[in-house]
Amino acid sequence: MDFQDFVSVNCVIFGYDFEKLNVLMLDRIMTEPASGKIIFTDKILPGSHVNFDEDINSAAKRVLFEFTGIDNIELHQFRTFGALDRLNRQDRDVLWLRTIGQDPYQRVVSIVFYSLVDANKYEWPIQHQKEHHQMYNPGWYPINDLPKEMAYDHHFILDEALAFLRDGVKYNPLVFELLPEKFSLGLMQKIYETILGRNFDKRNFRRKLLKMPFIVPLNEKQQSVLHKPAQLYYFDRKIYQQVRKNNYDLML
Amino acid sequence: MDFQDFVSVNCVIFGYDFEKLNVLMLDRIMTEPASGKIIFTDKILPGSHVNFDEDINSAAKRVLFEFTGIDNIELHQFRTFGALDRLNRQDRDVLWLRTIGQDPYQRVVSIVFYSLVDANKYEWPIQHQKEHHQMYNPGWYPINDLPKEMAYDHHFILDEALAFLRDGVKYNPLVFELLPEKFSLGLMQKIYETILGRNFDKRNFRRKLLKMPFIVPLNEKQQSVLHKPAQLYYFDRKIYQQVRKNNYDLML
DNA sequence: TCAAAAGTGTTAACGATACACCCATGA
DNA sequence: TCATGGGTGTATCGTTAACACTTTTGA
Repeated sequence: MDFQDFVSVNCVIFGYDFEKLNVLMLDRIMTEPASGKIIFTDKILPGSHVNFDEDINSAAKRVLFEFTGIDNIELHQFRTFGALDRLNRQDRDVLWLRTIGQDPYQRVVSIVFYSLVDANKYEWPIQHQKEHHQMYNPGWYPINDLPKEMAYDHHFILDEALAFLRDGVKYNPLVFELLPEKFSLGLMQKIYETILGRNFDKRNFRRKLLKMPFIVPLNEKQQSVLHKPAQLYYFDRKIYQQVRKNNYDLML
Repeated sequence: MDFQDFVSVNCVIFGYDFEKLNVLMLDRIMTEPASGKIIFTDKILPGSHVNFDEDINSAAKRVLFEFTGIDNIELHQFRTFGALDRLNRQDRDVLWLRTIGQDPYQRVVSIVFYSLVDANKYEWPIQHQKEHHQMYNPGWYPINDLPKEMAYDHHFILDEALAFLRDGVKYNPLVFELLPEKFSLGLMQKIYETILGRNFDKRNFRRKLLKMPFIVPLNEKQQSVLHKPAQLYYFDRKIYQQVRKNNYDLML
């Protein structure tokens, strides 16, 4: 028994596809060892154990990369889940853990991270995704139509993470991780509307954003769109940091 | 090596004493094993390992009780600290861990909880505090005049927890854990001023609070105070829950 | 009668909301 | 010329912020 056996990380990756909000999940496929016949399948959040010699952040990044090929994104720590029975509430989980050679009654504490990304950037399989993880078949599942069957306490974790995201997105610059370099205010509005599940008045929304000094207009407009081309803006991280240091409020 | 060796909890207990904001810390006293001569002393946050058969919450409560005698308070999970070198950045820590028979290069992830309490309720030693922990000598240390020498990454944890408290106190009903059953608005104002480190205009502050439906006036006033006795109020948890469910904003 | 905190009202500036029409583009 | 999303102004309302004096009590 070693450090790796007791501490794990999970990643809740929210992906916005310019239409709806999704979450990234993998397939968990339980097969009969002899015949290969499928006993059950359900969905599972990317996650794995933390190595002895890595920070928990690095572990989260590594695990996400190994399972999905997603690289170079910001992961934010969200919460740690450590209920006694979190791995053995369902028969499926007990069976699964026994089969992969783990004790279902072993304690595992999981540190959960989350992120918000552009779902369209990732279509699986991603090239450099490690071979043996391809079977996990990463995919986007819409928040409004989630798979019913999930491993362990992952449905609970996901629900909590979603609430956290919805709150966080109002006070933190999370959407800029998702927006392209150059974006229109209309796009930004659509993103907020999707994530928060409510609509904003266009004029009021723009007024508000335009007052934020870190949303800076470019000398550039949209090209070859079949409507009036929109003014493009960028997010100035330096100005944001400064404003944040002094002010400490802001955002919607 | 077992679960207990890898996962720990720490508690950052903020105590308001109606004058200033304090944090609860213990003495860490390193003595020469033979002579008993003191090699160094510094301060440490209450913390210990999580037992195999307890939830992380319960572990935090147990640990706090064992070290300080504090019982029956709300502990809120704050963040998990898992940097590789968090236990061996200072010579003191390495020496200490070796002496108590632990490997300074062992990984330990710590789940940190925090709370806000009335410091005057606790004066040490508390009766039912376990015998062998008395040597840790729990005490309140003012936030504005902290001990310089702290164990491990505890100064860092404390700083982060303080920022978290200051933010959280604006959106969560944390101050009601601290306020007596029946309180005046003047007291509430003093508490917010102390925690946030800035002053409010009395009239504006009261107007704001009085609009909150869960702050309910009693048929009762202060007694035998040497000034005009204040109207007393109580915090109605039920109304609060309901308002929160619908509204999801509020507080200062 | 004094000290100490309680309690109170108004104004001005700002932010939030509600609402409807014209504009530029490519197909 | 049409469909599409971009872009704009104003009025109302509620919230915030600034400000000074009177009241009640016990000592």
